[in-house]
Amino acid sequence: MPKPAKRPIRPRHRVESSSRRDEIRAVAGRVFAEHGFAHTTMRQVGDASGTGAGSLYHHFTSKDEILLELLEGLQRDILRDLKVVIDQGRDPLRTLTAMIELAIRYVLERRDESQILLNDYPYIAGSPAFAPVVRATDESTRIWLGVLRDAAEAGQLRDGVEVNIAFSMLFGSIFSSLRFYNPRGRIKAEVYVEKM
Amino acid sequence: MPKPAKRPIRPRHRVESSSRRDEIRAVAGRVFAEHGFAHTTMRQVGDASGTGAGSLYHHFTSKDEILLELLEGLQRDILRDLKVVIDQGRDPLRTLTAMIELAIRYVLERRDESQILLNDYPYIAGSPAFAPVVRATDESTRIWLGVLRDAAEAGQLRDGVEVNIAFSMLFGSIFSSLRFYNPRGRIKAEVYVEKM
DNA sequence: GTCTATAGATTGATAGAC
DNA sequence: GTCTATCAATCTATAGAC
Repeated sequence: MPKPAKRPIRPRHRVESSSRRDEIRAVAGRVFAEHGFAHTTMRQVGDASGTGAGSLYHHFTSKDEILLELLEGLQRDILRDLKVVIDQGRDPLRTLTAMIELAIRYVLERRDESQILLNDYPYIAGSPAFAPVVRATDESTRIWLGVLRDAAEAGQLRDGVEVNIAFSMLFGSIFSSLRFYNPRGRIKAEVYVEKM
Repeated sequence: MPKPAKRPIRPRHRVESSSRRDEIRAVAGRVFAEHGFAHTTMRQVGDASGTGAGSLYHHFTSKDEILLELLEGLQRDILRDLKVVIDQGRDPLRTLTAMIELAIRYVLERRDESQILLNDYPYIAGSPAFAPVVRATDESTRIWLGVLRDAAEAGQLRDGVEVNIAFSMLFGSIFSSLRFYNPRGRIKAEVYVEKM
């Protein structure tokens, strides 16, 4: 089957660049998410991209490079949007709610990258090549914990809530939708936020 | 370094059986959980077990067999305990609370197996050899959803709660402790249950 | 029950033709 | 930019000595 014309949202200028590269990366992300990074072969990625395995190395220097770009892309965007939310300077609880909505949107809209980050984290954390990814994850965590702490100090959280545990449960809840959420549901996001 | 004398809790009779086999399986579980199943080589398992890679095949016929036994063991125990809780016939909310406590205990006490099930699920679900594991997971899910439904019908849950989403968040919360819980914390379990 | 050596298969990555 | 062929490394699993 011919590629489903996955045109970028904002073509503006820059229709050039390496659209083929982007496409291969996205396809690889889908396969990585489905079978797990380690169990995915470059042949599978090639097949899914409609090209030979060897041809992939014209675009990427290694399998790890594809993974790295996928994860860095996700985290770059998350951190950018996260800072926008923070900088609006609303009270902690409102900020927190906005952050939760943001996180849910990311997990659902960028399912593949999120799933890879979740499932293959042991490998990522253990490989020096992915240090930037781990650092970005840590920075995200720091931001979340900071807002949670602010909300707790402002008395906007239930009494006796421990921020580390709250954060853990929050993220667990959000990420779990990857496993259990069948992309047919409707309201989802609203229900999630309501829970908080 | 010599092995740290990981004696079984209840030696009773049955000091025989295949304690070496059990030990290797447990060690493999630790390594699988830490590095991910696919990225773990039999050589690593051998090293961690204090034996050569080839010797492992005197105890197990394949790498997959070790994984299968780890997961089946976990789920057999979970389902057994789950049914005990159910059969006590308490009202849905109490049953649910007991199930949550049970799940938390399992995740914390059998960290390795839980982590493997979480991280390598894409591979497990995709390989026919692990069909029993998938079936057991489905059965667990069915039980959880049933109790949640009962609780909802009995008006013991907050209004408008969708059981599928509640289940997803519940499990996400519980499993997330694997990633964020540093085995130094104290109260943990109580705080978790309190949240429900 | 563990060792060493190695078979057999797969994989990530390279090279050169087109 | 893709193809085919292939290398080199690695891994699971086997075989036989001890």
